[in-house]
Amino acid sequence: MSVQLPDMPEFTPRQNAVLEQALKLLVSGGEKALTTSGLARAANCSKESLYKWFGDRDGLLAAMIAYQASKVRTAERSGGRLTADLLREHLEVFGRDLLEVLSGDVSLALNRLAVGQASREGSKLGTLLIEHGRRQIDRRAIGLMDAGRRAGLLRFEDADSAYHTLYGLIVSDLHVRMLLGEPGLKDNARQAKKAVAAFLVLHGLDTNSEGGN
Amino acid sequence: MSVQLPDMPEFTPRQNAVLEQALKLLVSGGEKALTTSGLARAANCSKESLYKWFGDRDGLLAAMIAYQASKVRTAERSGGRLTADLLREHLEVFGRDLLEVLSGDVSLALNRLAVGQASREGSKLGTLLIEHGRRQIDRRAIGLMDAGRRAGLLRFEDADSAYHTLYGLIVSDLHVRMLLGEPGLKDNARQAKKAVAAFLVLHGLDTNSEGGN
DNA sequence: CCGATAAAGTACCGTACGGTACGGTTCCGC
DNA sequence: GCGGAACCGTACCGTACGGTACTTTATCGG
Repeated sequence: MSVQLPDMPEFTPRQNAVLEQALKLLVSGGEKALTTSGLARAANCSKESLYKWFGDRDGLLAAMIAYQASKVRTAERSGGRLTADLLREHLEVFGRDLLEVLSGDVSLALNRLAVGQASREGSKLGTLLIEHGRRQIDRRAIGLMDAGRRAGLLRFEDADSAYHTLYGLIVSDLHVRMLLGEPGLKDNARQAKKAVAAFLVLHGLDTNSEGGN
Repeated sequence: MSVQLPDMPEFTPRQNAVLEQALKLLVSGGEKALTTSGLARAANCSKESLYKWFGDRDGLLAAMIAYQASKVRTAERSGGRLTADLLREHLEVFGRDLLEVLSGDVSLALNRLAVGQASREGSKLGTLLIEHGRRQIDRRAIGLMDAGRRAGLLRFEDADSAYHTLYGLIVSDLHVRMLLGEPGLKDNARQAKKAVAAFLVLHGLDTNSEGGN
């Protein structure tokens, strides 16, 4: 037996192209539009190949999540000295990136898919999404937290708890509203700025340059 | 044409019983378990009646949301003088109630249903859920905000914005995680306490009795 | 040049669902 | 007692999907 090695890109280029088309179908019309026949037709492949590659429909869905996660790479910026303004800037960039990711149509489609599957027992899709899709951005935020504390710019007891506070301030109920189909999206930059300002009031050490809009 | 009057309970008792059974099916097995045949069998009614009462399947889903919303009644506590400790207490109760509602199995099932339907055009289910399900609790929170400001205990420019901050602090990503099927739920009371403490740091006027765990 | 492997395309099968139609039963107004 | 309305139970229909089998085509090692 051969386990998936990290250098083995999990799928062949052909399979990646099929998964890309699957994501396109999912984004365009939701889960109902993602049928095996439709995907085979759209991707110019045979249903038999789909079942040979991914096992069954659930395997295809899991492969789509893994494929999408493999595409996302966070910048993981981590330069030298960290000043208060630099930390604020990094936090705001993080907030904008987070909102951008969450409001992306592929992300929304995959989250809707996983939420829809969450009722069935043994879904694993939700866990997969949380693990693959969030770990990257979570690690980036936790890194930012720790760097801020090490530089004497942030104070908190638990980095994870502080991160959840930041997350809540940034996202609030926007994610669920978007998942429910609400189109009107507030300005990401403005929302991130506000959230970071509040976060720094809670967990920052200096109070200068406060009250930005 | 006859509009729905508030005293007209929207549905007959028999229909309410059927909707109750429909919610039960939805909670137990997700959307896939909610078939017209299955509901007719479980509720001892005929499919023909279902279609006569609710039009089609979407009408049934909308009726389920309306029915569930009609059951939820927030206490809308609003006594006399408001002190700092009383405001904090009310806010914490609100936070606990909010988390309790969001983590309820019926709420989760309906939200999953609406999210799953959100991809299809003309869903209206998501809007319905937000309107019917959230308006009550939102109004209660906004009322609390305004009362706090009128009593000189809170400061903010926009009550809606302040409420969203409170919401984010309380809920963070818990709602989405639960929608995705994550079972482990933190302690509601502890989470509410923490969130309210942070909220009062941001928008409260006095800083005494701070730092409770 | 040849055998083999992979994959496309198509046809097929079983099932299950949404929606409709029909016969039988209960209940209510008259 | 009677006619009709509401409703239950069941059978039925068309469709569409997940999954499988088969035929044909292409690619590639020897």
